[in-house]
Amino acid sequence: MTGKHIHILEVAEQLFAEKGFDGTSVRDIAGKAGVNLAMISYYFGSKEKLMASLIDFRSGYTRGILEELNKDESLSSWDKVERLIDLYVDKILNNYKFHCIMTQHLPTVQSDEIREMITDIKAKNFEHVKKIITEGQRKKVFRKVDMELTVGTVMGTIAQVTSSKNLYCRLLNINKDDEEGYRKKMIPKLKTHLKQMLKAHLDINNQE
Amino acid sequence: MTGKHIHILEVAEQLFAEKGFDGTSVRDIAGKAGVNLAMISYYFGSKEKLMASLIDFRSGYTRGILEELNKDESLSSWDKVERLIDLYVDKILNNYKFHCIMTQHLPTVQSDEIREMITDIKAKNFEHVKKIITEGQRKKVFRKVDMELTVGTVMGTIAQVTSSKNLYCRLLNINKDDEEGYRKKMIPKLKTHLKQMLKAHLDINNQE
DNA sequence: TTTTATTAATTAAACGTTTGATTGATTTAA
DNA sequence: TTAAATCAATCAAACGTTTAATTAATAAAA
Repeated sequence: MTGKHIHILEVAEQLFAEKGFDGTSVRDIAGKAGVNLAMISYYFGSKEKLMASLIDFRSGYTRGILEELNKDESLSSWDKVERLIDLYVDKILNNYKFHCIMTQHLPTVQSDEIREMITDIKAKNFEHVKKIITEGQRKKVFRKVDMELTVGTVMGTIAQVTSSKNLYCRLLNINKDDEEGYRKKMIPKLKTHLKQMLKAHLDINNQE
Repeated sequence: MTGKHIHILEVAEQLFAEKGFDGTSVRDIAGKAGVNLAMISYYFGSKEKLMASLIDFRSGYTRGILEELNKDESLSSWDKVERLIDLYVDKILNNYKFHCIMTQHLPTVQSDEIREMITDIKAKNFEHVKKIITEGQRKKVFRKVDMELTVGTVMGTIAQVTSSKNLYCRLLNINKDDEEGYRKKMIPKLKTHLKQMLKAHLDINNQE
């Protein structure tokens, strides 16, 4: 993977996020990336394989962070939850475009291979979060909760902020083209909200 | 709007949800609906206007439900939250396909008109929910929470269940093609989870 | 070191197919 | 009879991909 490969992937990422996979032509990508049309087939084989390369490229670089978090014996269950939230919010808001592709276009992707790739990544993430919550329950710090949907709530809340960006820009009086301003305002807001909510949701002292 | 119009919209809805707006051709729609290709232009003007018609068609029939809920003076704030959750979960899970289109394809829709349409609907929904929570706070029943993101959590959790259906089918051992089985299992699960979580999140007795 | 052979990278042009939309003829219903 | 509905046929444009030719880079031979 040379720098040129990566440059094409980054351009494709932006276009896919803005216009969708089917809404983006390989000519769009080639044009914006400043490379010849044929280079995309030459480099990646096809448009579909370019997408697979993009997923591979982006999902690779955060791999391992969750493993580390889970291994850390010095952290309390509450600490782990807080760090988890920080991690996810940062990760997703700072990879806004890629996350848009992952969530928005997943159900429309026709390729079984790509769909399985994405589901696998999500399933692996789920297992890590589940481990943290289960440990907290074993330690009698967390109460019994719906495991799948508690994870779904964390993911879904963050996803909502990216997928309904237009709405939140309007509600918070942010210029909808000011990506940086949106991130700056939304990241701490998201972290605070999720921590406050999970604190109430998971606390064993809050009875059913 | 005749029955034939509606039939085409329903077919288009399913295809848009499965393959995306750009991934669906008007020939796909005409073929599956059993009408002549030219009828789509004849009826709706264009593919884009068909999409606008679909949004108008689907978003119309739930309008007014939230207004009613807010007007009901006999309900406590907790009751209203519970009813709100029931309403949203039923509405979205039973209009799974349309909701997929609304959330997944919104950011990729090029037409400003359609984007504004969707954002307007969401903003209106937000105001209704905000009203319920604000009222509960005024009555000293709910604590202070992040208004925008609390609504975002409810919406996001439900959206997550529809957009990551593949993942949840795997986690819950449901055949991923069994739409009905998924709904049957997920609707009560979602309602219980959201109620439990919001109960903890909003309760004024759960201090920061 | 220079020349030659081989591979890799890049290009413009063209491929066949599909796209959204429209036409003008034909059928149906009022 | 007249207007609306439906049809097959057609359009130009855009699509993803491939081609054949050319340039740049590398390796082998002199």
